[in-house]
Amino acid sequence: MDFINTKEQLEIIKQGAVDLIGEAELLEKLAASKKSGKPLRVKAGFDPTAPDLHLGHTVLIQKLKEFQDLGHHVLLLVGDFTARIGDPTGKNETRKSVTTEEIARNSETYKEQAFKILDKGKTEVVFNSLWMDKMTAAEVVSLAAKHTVARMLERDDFSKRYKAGRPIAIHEFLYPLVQGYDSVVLSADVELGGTDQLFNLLVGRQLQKDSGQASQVVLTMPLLEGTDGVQKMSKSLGNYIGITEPASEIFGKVMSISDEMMVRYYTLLTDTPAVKVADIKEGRVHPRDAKVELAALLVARFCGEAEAEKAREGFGKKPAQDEIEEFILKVENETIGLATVMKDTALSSSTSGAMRLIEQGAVKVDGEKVTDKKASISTSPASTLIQAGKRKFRRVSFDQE
RNA sequence: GGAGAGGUACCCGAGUGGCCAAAGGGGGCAGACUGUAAAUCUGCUGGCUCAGCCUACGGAGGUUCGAAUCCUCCUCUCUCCA
Repeated sequence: MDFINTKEQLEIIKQGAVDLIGEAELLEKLAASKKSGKPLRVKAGFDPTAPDLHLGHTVLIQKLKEFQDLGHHVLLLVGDFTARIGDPTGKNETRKSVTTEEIARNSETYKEQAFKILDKGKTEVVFNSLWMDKMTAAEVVSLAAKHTVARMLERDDFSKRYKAGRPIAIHEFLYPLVQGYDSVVLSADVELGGTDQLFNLLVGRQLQKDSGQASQVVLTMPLLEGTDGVQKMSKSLGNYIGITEPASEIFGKVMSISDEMMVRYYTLLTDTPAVKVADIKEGRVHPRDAKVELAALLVARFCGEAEAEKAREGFGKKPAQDEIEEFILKVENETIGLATVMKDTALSSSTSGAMRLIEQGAVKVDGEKVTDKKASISTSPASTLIQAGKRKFRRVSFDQE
């Protein structure tokens, strides 16, 4: 394996990253690997509790891919052991403990998605239950003895919760230790994680040192903000772009991010060269065109080139006649309340909501704007086209009883 | 085991007897504008057979003409003490 210059490697590795702990060590490792021709072992863990992956998850994967392009070896660690134990305190809602089957399924989904970006040949998937399941209680206790409560409380998330009087379950203290222990077992040279993982990654360094290994270099990537541009992307916040969503959805959602976010998405989710990203940031490229390109790029990655092209063309157009959802409603009378029809065709979740939309001038029937919230429409025409907002259409036909 | 604090709409969070379908913020939706579904501004944001009615402030009862607000019990969460 031929490696490029270590300095250049470092530049690429650092791009978009937040923390790089052990930069000097990394240079040494890179140099040693170049000399020996042995790739670095780059570890990243993932939690198989979320069945749906979104763009936020791919920030890490993208960085792993960059390591692979530099010739290194990726260890994709599935935290199946930890997932089974569950996280009962989990911030807002009690997280259901995940069954073994769910974990297996989620792991598959994850792999499938990850390999849309990663090079299969340079990736090794490992499950931490492999060694964690075999640990005896005594071994667990001795692992726990390697860290103190005071140091655990240094973790930002723990200290905040502690000060705020929010609960911290004992086993949560074990998570960082288990994660760190994984690094020992795998002899990781580098571990990647989100910025929220910094503490855990550092525990790995300490544990490796304790067991006589060279400490892993720690690299953290930012948590990607969601489509709102403020909070981190997460399914529960509803500001996510799922990578299994339909092409047109992904395209549309990407188009709806702010210009500022677009630059961030470019840096964190694509391997677009820094110079080009700068052009976009400085406005030397028309923001709309840049955004279209970004959207197409991402759709192509998850749905393929053909879908990307289709999404690009379809964007902004009214849905084609045959793409409008059709509904057939059973009716008894000659007329029916418009709001009721809207509810029945899922244009609104309630009749009250439908009436609000009508009052706001968002509703058109066969192209004619309707503003009377109590309007009724005739049930005799073969079909009626109802539009709510700019992009939602329904074709409704009525079946007289 | 003891003492205390708290549980309000999608989320955060005000509200201590009527003016409360409940301030404010966030999110969401819509309208205008545009470069686009960006930015900005404005409006809406419990349900229904919609000028009315019904359901709602952790749960169940009670006091009262009237309760998110007062009382009792239950339940869940947190803190402190042992």
